[in-house]
Amino acid sequence: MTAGWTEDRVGALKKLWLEGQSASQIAKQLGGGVTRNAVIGKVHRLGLSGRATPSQPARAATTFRPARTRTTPPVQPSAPRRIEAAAPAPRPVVPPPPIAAVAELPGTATVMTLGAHMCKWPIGDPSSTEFSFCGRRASEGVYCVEHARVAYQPQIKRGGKEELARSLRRYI
DNA sequence: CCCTGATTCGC
DNA sequence: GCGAATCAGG
Repeated sequence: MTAGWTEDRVGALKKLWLEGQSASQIAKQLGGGVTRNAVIGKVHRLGLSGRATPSQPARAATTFRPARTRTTPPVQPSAPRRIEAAAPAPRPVVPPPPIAAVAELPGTATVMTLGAHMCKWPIGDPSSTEFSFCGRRASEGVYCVEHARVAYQPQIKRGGKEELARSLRRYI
């Protein structure tokens, strides 16, 4: 039995993923012979990668991966399937804490209606029923222009917690 | 060795 | 589109 991704399952996947559940945990909860690889694969296909709520571990994409090369026969020298892979595309590692730090209007998207090209900036408590997403057109990465500015902060001036708190405070 | 997500690529 | 295999890291 191949577990097709029904809307129900996709919805559950989105919910759990954005709640901060790990891929393996989600796979276990979904059951039906779904592996964590399947979950991760689906997450990426949905454009949900780079979630805003990291789990317990801080292990995301810490460093750039040159990607794997299993048994790649030298097909053709000039066959770049992914141009982006060559460039160190700046990706948001961890956005500011969304919980209790969002003083914006409620998002227009819910976990069920959130599309692949909608801003995935979380608004509110993920465990709350009022939890929503910005939902505007995703411009830069998974966020809209406005939120991309926050997520893609080039760097935060070092100076300890005080500086960090001050930096984040500019957006709340 | 446990875990995490990311990516590629055959299907 | 799907996901196993693989990679890279904590």
